[in-house]
Amino acid sequence: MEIPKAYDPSQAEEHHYARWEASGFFAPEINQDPNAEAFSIVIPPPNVTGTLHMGHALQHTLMDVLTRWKRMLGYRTLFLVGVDHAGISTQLMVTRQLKKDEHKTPRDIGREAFTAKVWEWKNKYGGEITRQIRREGLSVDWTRERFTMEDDLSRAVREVFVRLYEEGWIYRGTRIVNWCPKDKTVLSDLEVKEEKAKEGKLYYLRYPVKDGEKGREGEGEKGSGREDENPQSVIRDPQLTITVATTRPETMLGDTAVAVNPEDERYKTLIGKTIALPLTGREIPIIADEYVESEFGTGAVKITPAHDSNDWEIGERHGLEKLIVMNDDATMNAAAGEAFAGLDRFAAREKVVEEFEKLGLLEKVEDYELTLPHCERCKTIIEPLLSEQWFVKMDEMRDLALKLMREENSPRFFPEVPHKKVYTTWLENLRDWTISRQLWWGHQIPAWYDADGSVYVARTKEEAVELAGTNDLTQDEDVLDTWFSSALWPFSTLGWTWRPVGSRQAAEGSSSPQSANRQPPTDLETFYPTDVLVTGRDIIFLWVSRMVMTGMKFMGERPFDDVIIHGTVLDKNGQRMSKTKNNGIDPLVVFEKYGVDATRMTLAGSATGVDFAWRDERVDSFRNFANKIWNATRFCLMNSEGAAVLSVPVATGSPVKTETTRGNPVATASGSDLADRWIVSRLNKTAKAVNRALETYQFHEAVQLLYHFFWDDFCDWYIELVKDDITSCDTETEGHGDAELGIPQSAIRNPQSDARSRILTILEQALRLLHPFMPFLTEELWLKLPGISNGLHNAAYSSAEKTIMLTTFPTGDASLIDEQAESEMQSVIELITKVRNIRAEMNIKASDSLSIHIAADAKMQNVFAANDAQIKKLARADKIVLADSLDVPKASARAVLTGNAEIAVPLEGLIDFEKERSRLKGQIEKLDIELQRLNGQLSNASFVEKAPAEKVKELRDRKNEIETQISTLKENLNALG
RNA sequence: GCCGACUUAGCUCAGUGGUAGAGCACUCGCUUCACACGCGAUAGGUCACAAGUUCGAAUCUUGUAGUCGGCACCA
Repeated sequence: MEIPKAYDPSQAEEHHYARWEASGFFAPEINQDPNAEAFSIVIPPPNVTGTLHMGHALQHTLMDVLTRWKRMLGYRTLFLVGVDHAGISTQLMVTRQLKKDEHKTPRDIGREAFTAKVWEWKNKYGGEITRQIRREGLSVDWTRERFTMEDDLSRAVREVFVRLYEEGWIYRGTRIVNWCPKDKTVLSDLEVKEEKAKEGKLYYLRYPVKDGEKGREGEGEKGSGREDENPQSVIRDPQLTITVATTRPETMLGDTAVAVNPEDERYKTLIGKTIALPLTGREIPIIADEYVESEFGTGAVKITPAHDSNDWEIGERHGLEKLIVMNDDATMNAAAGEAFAGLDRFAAREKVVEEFEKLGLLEKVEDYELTLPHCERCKTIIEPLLSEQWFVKMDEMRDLALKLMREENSPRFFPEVPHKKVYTTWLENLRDWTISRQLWWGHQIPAWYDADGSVYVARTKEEAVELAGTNDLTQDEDVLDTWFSSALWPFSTLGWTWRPVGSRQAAEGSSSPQSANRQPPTDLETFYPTDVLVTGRDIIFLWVSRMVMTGMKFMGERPFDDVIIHGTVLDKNGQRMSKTKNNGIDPLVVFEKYGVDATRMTLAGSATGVDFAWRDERVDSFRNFANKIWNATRFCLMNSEGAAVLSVPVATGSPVKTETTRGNPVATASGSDLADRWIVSRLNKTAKAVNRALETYQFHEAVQLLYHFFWDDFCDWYIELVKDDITSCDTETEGHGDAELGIPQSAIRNPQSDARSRILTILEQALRLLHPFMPFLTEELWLKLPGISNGLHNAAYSSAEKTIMLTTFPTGDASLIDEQAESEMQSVIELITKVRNIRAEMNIKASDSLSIHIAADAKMQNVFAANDAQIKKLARADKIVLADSLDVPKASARAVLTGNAEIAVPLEGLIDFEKERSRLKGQIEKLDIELQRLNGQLSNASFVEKAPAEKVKELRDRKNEIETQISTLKENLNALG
């Protein structure tokens, strides 16, 4: 078989995905086991306008690893995919396009034409993200792909809206909301980001008190204590004024009161008086409210109920007028007065300040650090505005989520710290959710108004007509917040309300002949609740919390058990990636350069929940790893004649020594006995550890385990140890082994094919373990292995076309973990490493052979004797002398091994005594440092007394070991003279 | 203002009461018939700082400094 020397990812990534998808491997129906447990994940639906970024790639990789792993374990697996209509961003994108192509605004063409345009756009460009998801290799079920704006999901949205309205959990009301003057829509609190203002100012404005000259008796005496530190302008002015401090002078045009703290002695006498509000000709009262902090500013606050949420609350308490002085584009309106109408809010601010200055009422302007709310999307400064909107009342919703957390610790966050606390705290302080948006792209609010303005909330217009008793209805113009539909995602996608129970449609995937009589369970029954949600921390509030609430409310059950919060991928300088900084790393470019599998390994290899700086070098090492796997397989395939992957009787993966059939080549293994037992033990240990790691979502742990098992154990040691057994020419007499051990030649197979089958079988198991992380490479290689078939599949998939993705995932068999083999192998490895060290330090050429003298106890001698050939090969020695004690010339390099064994390599004529001395000294020094620490600990009476006896014994044993080694090395050193 | 996370080898990061780990980079050697995207052998760290708990702390507690994040307030 001709196989290229280097792995070319693009070649493997080209064709497997299409076959997997076409063969229905991704659909749960591929699972033929009626008793299979379900496993489900829903994808956080990416925006239809979106393109793949590293955050997606990370999140998607983790979900796919879990899905592929569970599928291989035999679960009925659904990884549900879909996209989100992304109200604002999609509308903006299409608006931009419209302007560019036709120089028109949405208003020019009207609502209907505009939404048609968006659908057109969606159909044309919306597929980009789904193509990219395929490129990533995600094993999602495309037959169940969903879109938040499709009919079925829209129906679920209306259903939820109506039910919540009927229960009074959704209401329409007039509140101060976050208004984006550019996008001209209201936003929820979560779509507003606070940012430091570049140059904040605090303006001190004097408001004349009406009849002020007469209204100040007593004020001076009582406030005298404070006057020195904070001289009040009210005292000195001929006309009595009260000074208010504000960062937004333009809003004074909408002031309807000035408030002071009721306990503030300075102002007590002014309470109840009125102010002649400059520039407006209006008179407003001075009121007392606890909200005002006397210490802050001047202790007097201008109140603008229509343009500030705190002021609004004060306004409510005192029955103040709520005067709106701005338009929806943040220009001043007629109510602001003729001089200001039409001015932008910032121009109006300047003008107000100018006018105050002219009137001598501007006391001072101070620099002031403040943060301002910005529109998350367009960065425009948000205007708090009084507006009538739809809200979801959060009291009961919040309690559903809090109760679930308190009573069942659900959902479980991974990592739990800090997310559990952040989530809970947020819930506890939750305010009502503004759900209406002044957009056209989205779910139009299912509320209709009659001529009188009475509202009828209904699932359909027909229903509304029935309620209203008239046909003359207009539907609410607004649409719902995109997150409203996202909140229903885990159950709306599975058929909630739109797919009747027991009528699972036949169109989807399965061709399996189900019994005609039995009603199969619906998707909703099978897959809800989902098992785990994987997402970023930025949408814990926006999305996770709301899914929990709606899930509890409408399904009566949590939407998922676990929530994995992954970290953020930062650029190489540790900065967040952003469009404005243009420091994003395009996953598709990385795929192109290193391959999808290497990228997936890199992403999965970062610790769960921890941010990490992206480094191409990291992918490099996994690209190299992929190449290593490729070449290890290439090597096995080059030496695979007469061999085949063995179908392992134990599902958990135990290719060797299973005592099944007598003819089983694995069971009759000879020759490389220790190496075989060792690699099987390592394989099973690794499999166990990988499963354990995945169960707790320690993806990076699994990646490390697999990397080291494959590279270190399998490639560096196992392949090298058995190389001679599998590469010797077929025609030659087979090497050491069977003849000596008396295995009859008649035993059908020859030892070489057996060895070849063994390594192929180990390799095949390793590929299975790697598959969830590296799907393309492992499939590409697996299909090339001799002897593979769908007979290796998990029983649930036995009739499916052969693929590694349906084989059984090795879980590790404890009975095949062989500690003795591992420790014996450790001795062999130590021996070889020490000899190699001598060779390297003494500059012995690779081509120069040497002999190794070993003094060891009988047990270890046996181990070395049994692996004589491998030791010779890997240490490049031509002779091994085993004895109870060393008898070698002075001109030898020496070393000690664990277990009181010693080795010496005679180097007649090659030895550099000075070098050997320093080499030995170096080793002694290292051991001595450890010995001193051990002595320190063991001479500490309280340690010996209080530490567990086991621990003390461990240290004593280690101390003895080191002492022996040191004394041996010292003897050797002295012997050198 | 409140809450939280992080600070470990040159770099990027694991580890989390009992002898400090990986990958990359560095040093030395190797055209060893799977792989130079390789093989072999080294070197490199008072685990931010200080105090405490403990027989024992990188790991637990408290404090300090630096970095980053979330939330709230902002007249």
